Amino acid sequence: MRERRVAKARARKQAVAPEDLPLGQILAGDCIEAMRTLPDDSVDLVFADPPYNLQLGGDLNRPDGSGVDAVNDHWDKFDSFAIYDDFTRDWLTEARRVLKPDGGLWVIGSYHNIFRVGAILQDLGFWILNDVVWRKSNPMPNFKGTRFTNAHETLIWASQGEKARYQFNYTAMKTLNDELQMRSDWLIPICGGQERLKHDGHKAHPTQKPEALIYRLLLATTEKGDVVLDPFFGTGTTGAVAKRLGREWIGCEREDFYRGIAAERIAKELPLDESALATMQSRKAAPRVAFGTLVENGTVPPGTQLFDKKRRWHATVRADGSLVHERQSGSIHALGKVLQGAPSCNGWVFWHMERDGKTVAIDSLRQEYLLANED
Amino acid sequence: MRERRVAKARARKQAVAPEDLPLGQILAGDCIEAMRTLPDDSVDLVFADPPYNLQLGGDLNRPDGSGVDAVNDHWDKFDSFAIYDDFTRDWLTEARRVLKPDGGLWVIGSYHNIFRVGAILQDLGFWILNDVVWRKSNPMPNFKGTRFTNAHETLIWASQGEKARYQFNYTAMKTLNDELQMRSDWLIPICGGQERLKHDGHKAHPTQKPEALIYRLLLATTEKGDVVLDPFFGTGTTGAVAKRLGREWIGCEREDFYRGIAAERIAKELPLDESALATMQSRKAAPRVAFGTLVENGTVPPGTQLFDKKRRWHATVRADGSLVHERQSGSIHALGKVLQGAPSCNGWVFWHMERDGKTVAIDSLRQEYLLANED
DNA sequence: ATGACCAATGAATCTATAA
DNA sequence: ATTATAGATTCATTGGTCA
Repeated sequence: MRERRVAKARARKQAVAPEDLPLGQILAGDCIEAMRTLPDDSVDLVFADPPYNLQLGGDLNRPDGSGVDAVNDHWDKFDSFAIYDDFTRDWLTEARRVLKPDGGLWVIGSYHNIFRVGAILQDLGFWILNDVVWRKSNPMPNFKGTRFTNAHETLIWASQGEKARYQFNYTAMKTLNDELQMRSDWLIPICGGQERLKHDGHKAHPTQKPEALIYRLLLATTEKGDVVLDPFFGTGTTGAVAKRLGREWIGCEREDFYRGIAAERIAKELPLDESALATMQSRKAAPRVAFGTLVENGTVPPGTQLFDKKRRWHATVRADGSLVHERQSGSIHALGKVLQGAPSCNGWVFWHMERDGKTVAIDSLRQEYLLANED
Repeated sequence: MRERRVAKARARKQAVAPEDLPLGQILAGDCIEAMRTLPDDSVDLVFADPPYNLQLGGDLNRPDGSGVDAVNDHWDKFDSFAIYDDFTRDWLTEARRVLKPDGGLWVIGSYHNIFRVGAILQDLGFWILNDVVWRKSNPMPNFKGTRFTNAHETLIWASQGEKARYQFNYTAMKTLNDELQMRSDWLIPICGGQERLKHDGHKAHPTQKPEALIYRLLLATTEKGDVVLDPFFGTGTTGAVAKRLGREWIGCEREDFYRGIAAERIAKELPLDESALATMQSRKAAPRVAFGTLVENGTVPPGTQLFDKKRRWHATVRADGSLVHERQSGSIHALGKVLQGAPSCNGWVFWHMERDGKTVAIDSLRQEYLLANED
């Protein structure tokens, strides 16, 4: 169940007890104020879809707390950038405090705001892991023919810092992408059809994100039971998908209207059952089997000759699970490394043996052992 | 041939006489100093490929043990974000001065630097017209399985200001893209093969850009005879493509070695006649759909039962698009292969599901998805 | 000639754990 | 914090060799 580049245990132990968190709740009011009610180091992931209209007016406040009236355009764009930057720094700072040391952050935006968000989160110490491009399969055309069709949005995925650990479910992503590494460009349709929430025949929210987008990033960077915080909850897509995937969630949303819609939507959502939630596990996460175990139980008896695929090197298995080749000896990894003069070697895939007239990698013997000794 | 959203006449009259510009020359020294020698309002387009400030750690080895030849040049080293920001502000300021009022600016970067560049150019008054994603058809994989494959870079296209006019050859782009509006995501291979400049058997420059990329942006945002300035000239891709397309060019490059290579390269380049312009057509995205896409978007929800045509085997779909059958799990292809004991299996045609009381192959669901989401 | 096979390589912030 | 050891990890393309 572990694919964290992380011993999660320590962070988990320190973690806030679930009963001290408003799980499954949509906090009312300004997201910065709302986040202030949450304890330090308490959520595993933040997903944020902040407003990016730079003339937001009521959505923004000056550093001194006074409101900004953008309808009066005596604000030139430099002022509005500065105000947007302050706003961004404020909510990112609060998100950083609430996030566990090995938690992850996702932010989505367009060219209007994403460069500002990216630079500020770097300044705050977040460490960018990837920028991910959401390629829209059905974007709105550029009606006037004045620019390229704006056919994508950008997501930034970051950890708490350069040395911070983070969750990345590599194998699940690779499986989701037909056995190829998941790339940083994702082709996903915009939210429409049945999925698009309507109110009085009109779209309920102007920027509702597709569930498939949230699905992928939650599957990639959280595990079951993790707590996901969305400071700009809107119609609650994050909550709906989190619930479906067996993740806990907390939302912040200032508009009563959206809170109502989101709560209703999430109530209808059903969690997937256990068996569907399981995902492909990386070998990193498999229980460790020492080579010595296979020697002990007779799968690879002492004295067995091992060799690499091209039979350029060979070695003999000793009773303690070490290998010997002429005067050199060591673990399956160490000897493989020394013989090849390589910087490192995974002995499990390097070494092979004869069995029933066939050449088998010792790694496949380990797989058999694991299957036969599950649980 | 006018498609400028612009009356270009005024700017053109004020323009510096060509004989006062070092057209077709590579200026030596630091690009900021070099640009200072150019008059105000004198070039039509700036294309810049500045250092990315990669901040790489130690060595990286591939799974086969071979090393990755990383960018480790002195020109990519900056002590802090603040110093990188100062450098960026300085060269952008100088570029802004040299650029005509209705000129265009392109900058390319990766997540390491592009957010800083984007925010600073907004601060300086540039107006972003699009961000464009260069999707690499053949990126380097993420060897350690720690992140998403970093499969794209980002370009920013900007005008001198919100009200500034700019050149955009809408029809040329539409033609290049099979009569569909050119989108903001461009699929182009990385620079390799014959195009990649070599020196003593090694790549001459660590970050040579593909000509197709420069070709497209010059074709989109300049017209014949325009002056293109590249402050980070490197191996002179911008000069070579500009010459081919009948545009004038000026380069800045501090390394003697690169200046030599670039000059030699451009000398060999021949201007294209009009009729040949259609040669480097865009490559359309391959219509590849992963099974996981159908799981994400709800076509095949997690928990769905799949079975082969004769219903000899069955399996359950999990959240990451893997299948599980008793103790065995894997992708649609891998599990089909294991269950049948076959050397290979095309899971798309092997697996079926019930829909509306009918049995359908999952391949037909893929076809439907492709039809509904054509690019 | 053709195909099979192998080697090389590209802007990369590229491991986890225990002692 | 540092060090040593176990062990996990790649895609598309080009170009060369050999049957």
